[in-house]
Amino acid sequence: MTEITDREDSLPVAVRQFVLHWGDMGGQWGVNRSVAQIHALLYLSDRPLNADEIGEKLGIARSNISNSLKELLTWKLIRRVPVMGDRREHFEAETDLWQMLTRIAQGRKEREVDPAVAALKVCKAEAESDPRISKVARGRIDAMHDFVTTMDAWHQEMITIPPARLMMLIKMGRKVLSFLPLGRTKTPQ
Amino acid sequence: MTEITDREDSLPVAVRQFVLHWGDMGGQWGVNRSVAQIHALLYLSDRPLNADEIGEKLGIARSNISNSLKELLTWKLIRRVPVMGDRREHFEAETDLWQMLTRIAQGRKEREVDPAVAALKVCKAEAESDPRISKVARGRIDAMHDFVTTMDAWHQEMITIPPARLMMLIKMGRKVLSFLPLGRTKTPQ
DNA sequence: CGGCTAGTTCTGTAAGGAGAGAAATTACTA
DNA sequence: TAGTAATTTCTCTCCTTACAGAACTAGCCG
Repeated sequence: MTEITDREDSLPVAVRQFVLHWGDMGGQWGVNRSVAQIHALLYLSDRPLNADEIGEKLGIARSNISNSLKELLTWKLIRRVPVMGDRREHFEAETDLWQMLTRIAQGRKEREVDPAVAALKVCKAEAESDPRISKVARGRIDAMHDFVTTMDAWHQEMITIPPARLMMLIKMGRKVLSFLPLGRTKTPQ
Repeated sequence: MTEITDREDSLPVAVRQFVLHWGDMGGQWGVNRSVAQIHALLYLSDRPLNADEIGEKLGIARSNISNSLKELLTWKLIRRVPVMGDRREHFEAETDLWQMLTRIAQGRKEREVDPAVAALKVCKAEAESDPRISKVARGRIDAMHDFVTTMDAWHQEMITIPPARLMMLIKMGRKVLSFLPLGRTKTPQ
C-alpha cells in the first residue's frame, strides 16, 4: 500500500479553521460546503492531493469528493496534476488570488447575470409592444436594462486589463479621480 | 370595502415576465423567490401598494408577504409610505438603480464578506503562532488576508464617491487607464 | 483473463428552507 | 369598550438539496 510519507492525521489548527470558515462562507453564497472546504484545503496545501487524502483529512465521502472536484474543475479553481509513479489523480488549486476572483466572478456572471440580461431584453421588447403596460413600468424596465448593460460592458472591459495594472488602480482607490479631466466638480444629481 | 379604482386583475405580460424572472434570479442568489418577486412588482409600480394588492397580484400568502416586506425593509430596497385616508401600510421601491445596487452590495458585504474577513484575521493570527503549519500554508493565508483587506478598502472608498461621478468612471471603462501616469507600459506580470 | 484499485453514478435518507394557513396581537373606529 | 380591520407570529407541510453508502465501470497488474 502506498503510505504517504509526510501524512498528517489531523490538520494544523489554523488550517482547520480556515477550511471550516471557507466552507460555510461558501455555503452562504452559491457553493455548497464540501466544495468550498475541498477548495480551501487544496489552496493551503503545498503539494497536489488525491481524492483519498482529501477524504481522509476532511472526513467526507468519496462520492461527494468526486462530485465536488468535478464542480471545482468546471469553475477552473483547481486543476488535475499527474504525479510520477502514482496512477491516482491529483489536484492542486489556483493560488493566484486575482485569477481566483475572476474565475469566480466569471462563473457567477455566466450563471446569474447573463440569463438575467437576456430575460431583460425580452421584457423590454415585450414592453414596447404592449399597450396595457404603464409608461412608468416601461421606463423602469428600460432603465434597468440600460443599467445592467452598462455594468456588464464595464465588467467585460475590466477583466481584459492586465491584473497588475488593475491592482494598481484598486490600490489607488479614489485617487484615480484626481487624474481625470472632470467637467464639473460639484456632485451632479 | 375599499375597492381599488384602477385595479388590474392580471398583470401586463411584460410586467409578469419581469416579476417572474427577477423572482428566480433572486432565488439563484441569496434572496428567496417571494422577496424578489415583491421587489420586482414594487419596482415597476407607479404607485405605492399595500399587502393585499401585492398578495392578489402575485398570488402568495399574507404571512409570506409580511415577512418578505420586512426583509426588503431591512435591505432598504423598499420603504413604507403612508397613504391618505387608508390605514393600511403601503410600500414603494427604491427606483434609483445605483442606490439599489449599493444597498444590495452593502447588505451582502455585511453578511458575507465582513465575517469572512474577521475569520481570516483570526486564522492569520493563529497561523503565526502555530509551529505545525507549513510555511506555504501560512503564506497563502497571509496572501488571502491581504487581498481581501485591499478589496474591502477599495469597496469602502468607491461607495463614498458620488454616484454620478462613479457612473462616469464606469462609462469610461478602460479609457481611465489612458489618463493615469503609468510607470511602465508593457503589461507587468 | 481473473483480480485490484481508482473513480463515477445511482439511490435512499436526512436536514433546511420556503411558504400556506391558523392563531394571536395590535391598532383603529364607532 | 366592543368590534373589526391589518399585520405579525406560529406551526405544519412540502420540496429541494446535500451527502453517505452501495453498486457499477474502467483501467492496470499479475
